Amino acid sequence: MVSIKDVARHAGVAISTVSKVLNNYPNVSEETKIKVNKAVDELNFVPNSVAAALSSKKAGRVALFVNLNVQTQAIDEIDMQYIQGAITKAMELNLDVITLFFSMFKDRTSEELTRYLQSQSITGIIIYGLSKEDKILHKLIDEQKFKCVVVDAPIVNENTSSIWIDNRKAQYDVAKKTVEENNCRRILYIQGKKNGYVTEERLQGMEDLVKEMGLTMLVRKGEFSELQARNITMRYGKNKDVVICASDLMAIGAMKALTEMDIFRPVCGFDGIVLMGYVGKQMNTVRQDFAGISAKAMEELHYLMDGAPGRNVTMPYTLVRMKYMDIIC
Amino acid sequence: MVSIKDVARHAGVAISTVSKVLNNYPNVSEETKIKVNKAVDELNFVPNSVAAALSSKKAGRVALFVNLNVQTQAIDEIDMQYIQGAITKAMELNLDVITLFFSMFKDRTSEELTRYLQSQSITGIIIYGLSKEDKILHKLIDEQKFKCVVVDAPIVNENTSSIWIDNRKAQYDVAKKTVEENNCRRILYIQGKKNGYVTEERLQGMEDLVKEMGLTMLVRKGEFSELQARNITMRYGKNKDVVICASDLMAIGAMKALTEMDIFRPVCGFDGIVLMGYVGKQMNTVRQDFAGISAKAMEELHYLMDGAPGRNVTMPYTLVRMKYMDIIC
DNA sequence: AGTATGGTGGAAAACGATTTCCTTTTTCAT
DNA sequence: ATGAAAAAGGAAATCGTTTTCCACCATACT
Repeated sequence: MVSIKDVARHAGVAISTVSKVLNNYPNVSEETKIKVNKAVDELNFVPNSVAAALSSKKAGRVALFVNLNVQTQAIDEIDMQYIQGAITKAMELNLDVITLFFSMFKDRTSEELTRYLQSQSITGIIIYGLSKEDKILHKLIDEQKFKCVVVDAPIVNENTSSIWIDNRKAQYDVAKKTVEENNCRRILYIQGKKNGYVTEERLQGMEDLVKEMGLTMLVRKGEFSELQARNITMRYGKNKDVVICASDLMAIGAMKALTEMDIFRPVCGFDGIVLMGYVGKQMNTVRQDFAGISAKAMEELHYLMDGAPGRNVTMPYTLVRMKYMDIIC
Repeated sequence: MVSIKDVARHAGVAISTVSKVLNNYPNVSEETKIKVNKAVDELNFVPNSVAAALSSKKAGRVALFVNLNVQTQAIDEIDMQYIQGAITKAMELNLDVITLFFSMFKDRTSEELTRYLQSQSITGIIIYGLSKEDKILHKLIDEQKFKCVVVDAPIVNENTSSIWIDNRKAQYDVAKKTVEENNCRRILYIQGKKNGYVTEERLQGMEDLVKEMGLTMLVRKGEFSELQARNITMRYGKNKDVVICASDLMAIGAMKALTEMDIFRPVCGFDGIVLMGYVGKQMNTVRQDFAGISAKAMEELHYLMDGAPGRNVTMPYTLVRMKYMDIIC
């Protein structure tokens, strides 16, 4: 393997000079830069990122914390898009990524987790789908030993940025559209996870709408579960005009219930997962660009690792009407 | 961060001795081992895997090559289960994993890919869903510069193991079951990707069955595409008794076509993806334990990295009848 | 006693970068 | 022409391991 040493020799300069050129440090003449770059090209030199990570705490390795299946039981593409978006962007930015799952650290303490991350020379992490109950990760964030970006939770400190869509407005928008299209007055709203950060935001959005339009609303907790949403709809759906759900999967559950009861009510979802195209009904939902959000998260992490302070980033969303796709039903 | 140096000092021995204890090398007395382990515990020492990877080519970093979406356009959970199975097992085995996507290296040469992997100190790779057309990865495998496990393709050499289910037998089994249940004689078989390794195996299985039972079979290429399967079924399905598909997603396409034509024919799939539970019909399919297969792949890679020669591993599968899950339709 | 033998433990050289100084050279104002 | 300041480049320490090789000591065998 060709190393920085070979490049230095080939270019007739010192190792440290090569390193300076590679990292765009000042105090290198234009002439030397050209010499070094020529040598780099001729030898097809690629810097060893492991060595870089070892010698410098800055050269970044980042860990992705994915909360597998919690929201939708592995039948959606959300996690995959998160991973893909993050990794692709990381490659652009020359960052090293390792992927971890919440479940791997279930019975570990936060100290153990910290040590593990340090033993991997990890200096930055991205957390997807953090629950309020997850003490370990909250502690990790609070201690600020790592640069951190939290996706879908509003946590910001000097070393932590957060990124999400405006859930409150998105829920308001999609619900308003559905209510107006169907002239509804009595809403059944099925919430997500009790301790999810997005749950509260979305509820706020609903309350905004109810207040503004003078509607009535019954709120029930569906825990992002298809089955629970079905049961709730069975029980309360009949004398409501519309069922609004905080996730597509729960919307599917609601649809099932309505079909079983043989009544029609408009249903409204949230997320825009591909599965929706397969259940054979139309509904309004909020489409999030998960890969894009994740790529942006990686970018934000990069800023943090460069010394920028934590901040809040809001990403755009779009309202869509999932199409009936000629699926068998 | 506490390093091996601290442990050595604390235990009153040399650094090299600590390393020997940690790696279970011989020529260390029981007494010393105990001293060292005590120090390790007391200091909560966790070895830095980055440093280990730098100094030893043996200490393993492995890369996962995931062929995103090719087969089923991101609506199934297969890739996610692959990743999860591999990473979880890697953690057990103390291996470092980075995840990569085929698409990231689309316009790169195999030399560039090799250099990239070496620059990451990667010594082992797992490849999922290799196509016969992928020259770059085939070259990578042939050159044997890395230890490699290929999932779903029968490639074995001194440094390469392969792992898959017995696709020939699985296709035979599931087709036979379907044919017997419905008393069919004329089969429409929709194949997968032209250049997929599993495609040939599964076709063999079908030919075995046709020969054994004296059936007739029309074979068409569906490229694992739902739409193509639909079109093929529209065109040829009418005067056949059954539509057998090399993937669940194509089976869904076939079902759509049959519904559109308003005729009934049994359909049979392959993979057992969760989505099948949402389309509202029953059918036979072959369930693969993707996470388990991937974990096994990681294990095999570990053997290879320990110096074992490449070999072929066959994993079990099960026939299932995907249930109608009270889904709206 | 003198010499193999073999089990133990340590010193030091890698691995491939980054980074801190320090020396040399250049520039420029006086 | 002179001296000070700034720019350029290099030597060497460092990061935390692994691994090779060497030194030591005890035992055993002539």
